[in-house]
Amino acid sequence: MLTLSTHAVQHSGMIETTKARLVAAASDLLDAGGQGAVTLRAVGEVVGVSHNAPYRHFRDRSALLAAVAERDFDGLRQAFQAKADDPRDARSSLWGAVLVMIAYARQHPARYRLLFSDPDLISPNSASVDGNLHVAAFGSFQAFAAIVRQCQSDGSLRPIETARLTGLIHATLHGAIDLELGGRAKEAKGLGSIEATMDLLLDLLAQPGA
Amino acid sequence: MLTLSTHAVQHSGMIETTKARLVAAASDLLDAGGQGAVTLRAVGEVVGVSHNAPYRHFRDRSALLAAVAERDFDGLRQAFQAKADDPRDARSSLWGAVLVMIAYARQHPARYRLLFSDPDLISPNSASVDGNLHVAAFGSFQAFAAIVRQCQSDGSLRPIETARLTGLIHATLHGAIDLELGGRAKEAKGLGSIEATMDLLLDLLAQPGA
DNA sequence: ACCTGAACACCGTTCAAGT
DNA sequence: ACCTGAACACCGTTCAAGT
Repeated sequence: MLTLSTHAVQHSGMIETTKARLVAAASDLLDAGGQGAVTLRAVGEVVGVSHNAPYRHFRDRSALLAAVAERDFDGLRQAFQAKADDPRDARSSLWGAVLVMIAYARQHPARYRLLFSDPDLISPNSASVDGNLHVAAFGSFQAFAAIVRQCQSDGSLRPIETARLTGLIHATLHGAIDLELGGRAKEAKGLGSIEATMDLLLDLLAQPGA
Repeated sequence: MLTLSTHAVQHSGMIETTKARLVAAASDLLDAGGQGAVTLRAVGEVVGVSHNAPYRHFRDRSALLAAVAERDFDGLRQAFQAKADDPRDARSSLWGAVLVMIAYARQHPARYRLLFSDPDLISPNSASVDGNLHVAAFGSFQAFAAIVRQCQSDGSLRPIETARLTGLIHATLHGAIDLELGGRAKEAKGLGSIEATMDLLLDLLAQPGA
């Protein structure tokens, strides 16, 4: 599951602009065959346009990928915010957000790596042009950080400086995910699944008194 | 620093086989321009051979990259083992090993990502042919794990199951490094440097009594 | 405003030869 | 055993047109 419900109103008129269809095609190709499969020729063929039609909508290939990333960052933010409203305690929200991230990474590994690992996504190219990407990325991070803060005022996480605490949780989660996606988890057996690693960390971060 | 002293005996006769020069050229190109710059044509030009000469020494491009990775894994293992013999306590060894990893990642980002992130390095291709890569990768991990075990018998790290504990430290270290290399650390400011994140984690992992 | 076809420079890889 | 040159299929990107 976790389709990261984009496509909010799309299925009503079934119109869907060409630009949106290009983004959807790139996203699907990413899932099917990774970065190497996202070729402008393949994207064009899926949508039914020529291989250089995307240039009418995006500056270049990396700008198209940035649009895919922006869409997913928004989806993650929504999913995190939904978890923040968990009827149970804040700790359940945090664990839920962690599971959202793990599920997204396992179901869309190439897309996960695009959002959280690819060095070309952020720095040199379309990033400055498309500031929306940064806004979306920051938004999803903020939604995650809000849950951490919730846990702290809740008393279920230690009163460390929130930014540093969020940084630690985020780094561990990303590291465990990236190692598994890269096939580095099987290297040393008994290293533990992503869930086991996060469970251990969150135990350590619990209030000593609780 | 941290040249990961390979080239053990190489500078004596200055002979250096073509195969070794191809690996060195690929490694340099990786540093200079990332994965995209490691083109068989560029590698050949640096060494002074034709663009398909590498095929006489490696099955394909990814096998050449695997050779680069194997060499670096060996270098990291040596560096970790050197830290294990730190005259001070085991905790200094661990922190030293962490700093080795951080320095290696910052000085050779593309090579770090090749070793610890690239999904194509391990799974489908030359990996099965070149079992040496797995041996080297496992060796460097084992050297790191040995230091963690040292800290536990030393009493400076909690008596959690060693594999899980090593997994947590390794995941956090990799995650913090990968986020910085990918430019994701600046996204949310105040998130803390790699060193700050590792310092926080190791504090949490210290014996409550100590 | 949006799209197409041809063309360019660049890849990894293969193959028939050369020594 | 090791290397070369030509060739193939495939890229991203550009450009002159077309509607």
